[in-house]
Amino acid sequence: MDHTMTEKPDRRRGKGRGNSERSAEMRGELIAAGRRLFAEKGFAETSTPEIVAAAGVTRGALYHHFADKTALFAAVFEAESREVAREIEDGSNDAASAREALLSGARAYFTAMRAPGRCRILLVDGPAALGPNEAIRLDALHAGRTLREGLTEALGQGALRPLPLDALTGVLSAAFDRAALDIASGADETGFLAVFEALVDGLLAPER
Amino acid sequence: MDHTMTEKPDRRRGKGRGNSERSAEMRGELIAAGRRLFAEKGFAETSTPEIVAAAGVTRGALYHHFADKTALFAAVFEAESREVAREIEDGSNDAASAREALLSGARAYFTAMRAPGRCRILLVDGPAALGPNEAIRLDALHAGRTLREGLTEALGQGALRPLPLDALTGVLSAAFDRAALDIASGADETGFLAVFEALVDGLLAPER
DNA sequence: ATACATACAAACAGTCTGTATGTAAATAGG
DNA sequence: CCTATTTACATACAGACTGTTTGTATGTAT
Repeated sequence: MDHTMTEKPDRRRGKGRGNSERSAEMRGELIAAGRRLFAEKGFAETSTPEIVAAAGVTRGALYHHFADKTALFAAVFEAESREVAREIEDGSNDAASAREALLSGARAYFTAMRAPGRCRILLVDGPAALGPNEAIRLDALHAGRTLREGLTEALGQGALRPLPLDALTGVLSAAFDRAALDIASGADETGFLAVFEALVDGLLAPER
Repeated sequence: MDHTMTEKPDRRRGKGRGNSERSAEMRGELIAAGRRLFAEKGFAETSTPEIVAAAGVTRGALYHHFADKTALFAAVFEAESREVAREIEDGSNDAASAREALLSGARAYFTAMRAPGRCRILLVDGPAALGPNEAIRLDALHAGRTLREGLTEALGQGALRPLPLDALTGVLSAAFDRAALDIASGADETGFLAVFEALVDGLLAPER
């Protein structure tokens, strides 16, 4: 047992921890503070003084760990995308047919995207602040990956009509994004699910 | 005939024109300068000093005609959306079936969205700078209107499976937007058209 | 124990946005 | 017409923000 005064273990700034541990912790706190503010007020409307104040440090810390405000946002974006991927993989039971996989994945995605501010970060500010290509690239590493993998498999099995993977992934992803945006703003989810059922039916390989 | 020295009619600043005419001209020049710069460098990266320099005036003129930089951008956005609507209505021959109408409208849309910077203004910076709801609202007055009208009519005729109009419009619109973005960046248009053919087929009312 | 690297704070320089004020031209009223 | 008011725009200003630089304390390696 170790009575050496380690309540709130090592919250004391800069003492008793290795540097790498300390760095990781600070990065995490900056990302967390950034995420909270970006989600509430958006990227452009959030200033770096606000962020560092929320994290209890100065701008020195921010610019030590990130090249600029956009780089911090990119880290927030990627963390958020990763979290969405996690929630989808947790929440979507693996379904029998490609049709069911797509629709259950959609439901899980809509649920995940209800987290406050998530749509704003991933779908609105992300493309503008990082550029649409970079936003798509980062998303493809995490949340977008699940859709692409599902489509690749379905195409490989011949469950879907033979269509170019990139175009198909992009179009469906955008459609899901728009639905998520509306649903998170209070629109009726069932209407969108009905539309997706019809759309997915159009993609299924004709029975032979 | 009227020889009264009217070469380059009344380009002289503030002389020989009524005030309302002069205002409209200046508004138009500011919008044109803004459009060029927003298209090239994006909204956030374009400063008001740059804009007014390009228009050959000072920031006084800008802030006389527009509440703030965002209001100028909104005017640019709406003008651009109106232009897209015009090009679509010019370019898409009215087709026989709902299916053909949707697909020919899509082609016309992709062509219109190839104009340099148009995607950035309408699809990337617009939602971020104006908020997604306002961007959708402004777009629905012009470019988005054509799609909605087409879908309304097709649904009324029973050409499409009965689906909620709002969800259907939103999802298809987002899908077209994403395709336009990729196509304008050099992606293959035919692949996207193949995907949309399949999707639209899924929406058609089953033959009876 | 000394030398160097890392983590962060504090101060600085430049730019940008929006506002307030000033001025000339245009319209309105008698 | 001649004057008063409004409109259109320029100029000057205040505050805020971003990214950089410099300084300092702590950690780490030799």
